[in-house]
Amino acid sequence: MLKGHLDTIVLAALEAGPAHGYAIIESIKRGSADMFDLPEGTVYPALHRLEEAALLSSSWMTPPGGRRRRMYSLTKAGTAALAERRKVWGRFSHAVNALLTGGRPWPA
Amino acid sequence: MLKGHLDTIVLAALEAGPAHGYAIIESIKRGSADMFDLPEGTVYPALHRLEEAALLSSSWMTPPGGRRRRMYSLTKAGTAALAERRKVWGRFSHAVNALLTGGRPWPA
DNA sequence: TTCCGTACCTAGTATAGCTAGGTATGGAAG
DNA sequence: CTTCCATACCTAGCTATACTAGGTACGGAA
Repeated sequence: MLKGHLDTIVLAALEAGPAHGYAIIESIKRGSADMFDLPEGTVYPALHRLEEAALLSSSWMTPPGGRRRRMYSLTKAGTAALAERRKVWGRFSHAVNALLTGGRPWPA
Repeated sequence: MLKGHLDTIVLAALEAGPAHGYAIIESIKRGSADMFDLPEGTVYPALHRLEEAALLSSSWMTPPGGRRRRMYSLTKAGTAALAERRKVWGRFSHAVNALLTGGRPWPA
């Protein structure tokens, strides 16, 4: 399980500019040093969810001599949501780190 | 949603020594600066799951002039699992951080 | 005696993410 | 030329997690 932060990651992947689903999967894989090799069955529904929530918008493109792709871009609300989710992630990871390191000096 | 890291957190809470469910909840709340105020309906089933998986063992105790409590402690397997999960968390959070900071200089 | 804090429990629900399937095209390999 | 792989999209259905919303019960204070 990718632990509820999938949406955050997908939004972040689109921050640099519009992309289509397949490319997003690869970009996440690369950007995480292969830690997150997300199945399509995870990412496509997430994209649909995010579009439904108006955080993304999409349009079909057909590059010359290529297959049709659905290009996604962040909406204004999506950009705002990303900023918010980044903060949430910061607080979340900080809290987990605190709990995992107890009060103790420093774990291996 | 506490995002799949609940078990890790609960195991970590027991690292310092045995405790009962209610105390675990409070310890997690304190240790996370109130970020994780977990409902009992989340924690008790998790404790049962972890005991079922033999990562915890429990026994009923009745402190003098007090109510009965179920005390949980880490088993050997539980200690090992915690070490493993700590590593997983490290890799996971590192990867998410990488994705959220893109390649860009540094986010606010 | 009533209520709050401690202390435990579970049935049912929502949903996230995965599995496992499906469709289709372009290009390379044979 | 046909077969296969990589690209590119999709969905139904499963499972597990975490939550909601209830319930029980005791000790002590008001």
